[in-house]
Amino acid sequence: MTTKLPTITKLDHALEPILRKMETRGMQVDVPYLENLAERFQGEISELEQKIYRAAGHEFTIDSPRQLGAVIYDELHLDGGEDIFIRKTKTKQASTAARELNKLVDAHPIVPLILEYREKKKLLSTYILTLPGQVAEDGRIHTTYSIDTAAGRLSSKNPNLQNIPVRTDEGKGIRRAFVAKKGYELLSIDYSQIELRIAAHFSNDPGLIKAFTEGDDIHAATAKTMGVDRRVAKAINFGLLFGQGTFGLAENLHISQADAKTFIDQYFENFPKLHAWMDHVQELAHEKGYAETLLGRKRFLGELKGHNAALRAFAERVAINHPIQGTEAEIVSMAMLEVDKQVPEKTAAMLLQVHDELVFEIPKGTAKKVAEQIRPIMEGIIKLSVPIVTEAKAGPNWAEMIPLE
DNA sequence: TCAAGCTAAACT
DNA sequence: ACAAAGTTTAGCTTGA
Repeated sequence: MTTKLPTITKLDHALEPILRKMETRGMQVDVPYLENLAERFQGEISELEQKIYRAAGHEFTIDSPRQLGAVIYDELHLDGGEDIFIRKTKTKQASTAARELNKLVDAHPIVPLILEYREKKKLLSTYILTLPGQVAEDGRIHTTYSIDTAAGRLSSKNPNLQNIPVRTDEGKGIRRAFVAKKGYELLSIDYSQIELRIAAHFSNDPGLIKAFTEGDDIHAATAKTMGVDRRVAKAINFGLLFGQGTFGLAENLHISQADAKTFIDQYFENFPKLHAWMDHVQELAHEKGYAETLLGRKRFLGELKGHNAALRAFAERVAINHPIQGTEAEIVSMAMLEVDKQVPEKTAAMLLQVHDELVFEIPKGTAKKVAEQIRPIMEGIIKLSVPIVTEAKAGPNWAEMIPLE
């Protein structure tokens, strides 16, 4: 394909009718299954509640961070010991977020109970109980997409179908409720490591390009180049997309800031042009007052000239992230346009876009053939200095999908 | 009683 | 003091 690139205005404009089609089509949801799930979760949550009250010595509103904090930090005096620091919230209270509670899991039996309660309660209230009420007459859920985010990504609301659980087994149980209609199956195709590939392309870093050309596991490849563990390389690869510093990496890997700095220095020694590109976009943002994507979507960053160090640092991270995240959105949008143009609805009905993933409803048994038609469109929509790769999987619902070939 | 702000958590 | 980008949703708290 790689014809001429559209302007962002034209791209956004052309995408609108496709989004409206996707919204109108909707996606089928297995309501009885969710109702059954609801009963199970209700029961498990009630039991957890009782255990938590017993562990605390009294009843309280577990959903209230304030009351929960009082129980954990004031009554039980949990602090995790020596060099454990519990973050404070904006209002100076000790945070009860999962990342903090995780530091206290071994300190008292109430902590793991709370974490389990929180996970189940979130899934129950946000998804299991709510989704059935959002199912229309046609048995399908119709989200609403917008393109008004800072970097040009889509957002989805009423309900948000871009944050349906997937990470845990419990979460996958909810995703399983999203099904294909009778005689059809779901086909999901996602871009593999698209943001890192964009960073490789923009920076033209030979090490990063080599890593992408060599194998299918980018984290292993960068780890090999650096001579560190795969999980370290993976953490840095992700972190760099957000402009993460030593503090963030140290927290993430549970290592000292000094060690984190060593890893980051080592990373940039191996990928010097990536480092240079990051410096370059920051300088450019400073000069021009904005950062921009491949197609020129601008994000204005007046804070770069301000005197507030925290805001300035934030804007500097955005200057790096915006071109990456925004260009990802543009590539996916262009692919959606081209797929819509080339693939008839009866062959593959596009239902969802989840940033780097497209979900289609297709006649049963056609997955292999349809994927062979769509994947080249997605992979060839633009030419970068590294290959663009997609992965396809298919199945009866959004949770139980088998990779194709 | 309602709205706005805060906290937490789900996803990429 | 801050520390990792972008979203939406739910429940609690607080103040009008």
